[in-house]
Amino acid sequence: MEILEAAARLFAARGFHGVSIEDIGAAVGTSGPALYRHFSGKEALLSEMLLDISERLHASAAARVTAAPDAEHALDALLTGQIEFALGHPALITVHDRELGNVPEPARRQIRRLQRLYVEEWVTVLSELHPGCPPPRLRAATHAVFGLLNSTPHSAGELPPEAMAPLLRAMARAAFTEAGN
Amino acid sequence: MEILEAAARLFAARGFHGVSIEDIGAAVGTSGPALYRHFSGKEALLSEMLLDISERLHASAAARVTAAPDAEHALDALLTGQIEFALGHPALITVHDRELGNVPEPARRQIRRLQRLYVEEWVTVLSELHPGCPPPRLRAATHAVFGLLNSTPHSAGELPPEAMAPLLRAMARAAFTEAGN
DNA sequence: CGTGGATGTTAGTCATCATTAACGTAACCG
DNA sequence: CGGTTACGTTAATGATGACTAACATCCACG
Repeated sequence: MEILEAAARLFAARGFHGVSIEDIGAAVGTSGPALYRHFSGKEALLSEMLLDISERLHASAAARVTAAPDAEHALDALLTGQIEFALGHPALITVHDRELGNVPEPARRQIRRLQRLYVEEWVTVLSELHPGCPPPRLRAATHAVFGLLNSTPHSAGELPPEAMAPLLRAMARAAFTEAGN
Repeated sequence: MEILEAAARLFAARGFHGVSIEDIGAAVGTSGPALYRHFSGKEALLSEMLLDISERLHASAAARVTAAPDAEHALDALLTGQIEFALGHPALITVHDRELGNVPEPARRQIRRLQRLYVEEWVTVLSELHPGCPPPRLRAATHAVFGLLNSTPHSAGELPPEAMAPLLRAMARAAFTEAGN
């Protein structure tokens, strides 16, 4: 949806409470209250947005892992997916890890669940690659690598995406390898 | 200042616009407008907060680098400083890389300047360690490692700080080494 | 044709704030 | 003591903003 794209850009730039319904309307060429024909309210819009992102990330990860022949390739595929997403949709990534606190309770739990499942895809693969490494350590390492990969919005423009993607991948792999010891 | 600490916690949790002056007052035991005896306004409070953080980070980095005998130790010292800060003041870290957009223009430029200087401390050290590696690549790698180190607020509770600190350090070093190729 | 549903528009309404005013109080200093 | 300074308090005040109402339009389908 075009509305969600525009809202994501605005939320990423100024934060959920820093953006008005009128702002979002203006960004899609309509004015303000027209959005209530599509969303029941501002919080519902945010809920739908985060739910959509979480679902896409988790579904893509699950598909990639089951399609991979072994853990080594699975990790590569996970990295590819996350890097593509981070480079292709920086606003969505930004909102995804900043605005969960503003989602009201029914949806909040669901989003957390999907995020947890996403992390567990990574941890499962890593466990196979580094048996004997305690899962909490792998979980912490996974979060750290997410932070590394999602740094993209901050370093915008330092490198072209064609150079950024392999750099991020190499750094992430090295970091994981080191974390496995 | 106790006010800045409380405000940082609130801003980190709900975002600048999600926190009212009254909220901050309540968090320090006074009520609302009393804060105007200490700050000229909400934006000024944020400005002072980010300026203070940027100054501390930059000053600490500069001191550590000049005290180090060589680039190898300098990088270690930089990592130590950033990890201590990230683990010790997660709210400050969070606000520092989320809320720059809400700082009004006089202070904004100054904060950006300090942040740039901070990054350049890292890039200078890394350049010495990896001569021949183009600075934009080192800058991008530095931002990526900041993302890795600052992931702490997300993985809160996965590992105790005594385990988290060496893990982050090892991952960051490995990532930098890989980026240097 | 015409009628209903989807989608917009503009003008309220009602809260929530940031900020200021007007007014204490208590310590400190001459 | 008299008065200034530092710091709080509780009422305005004035914007801004989410959401609703009342009122078009337009298009599909009978």
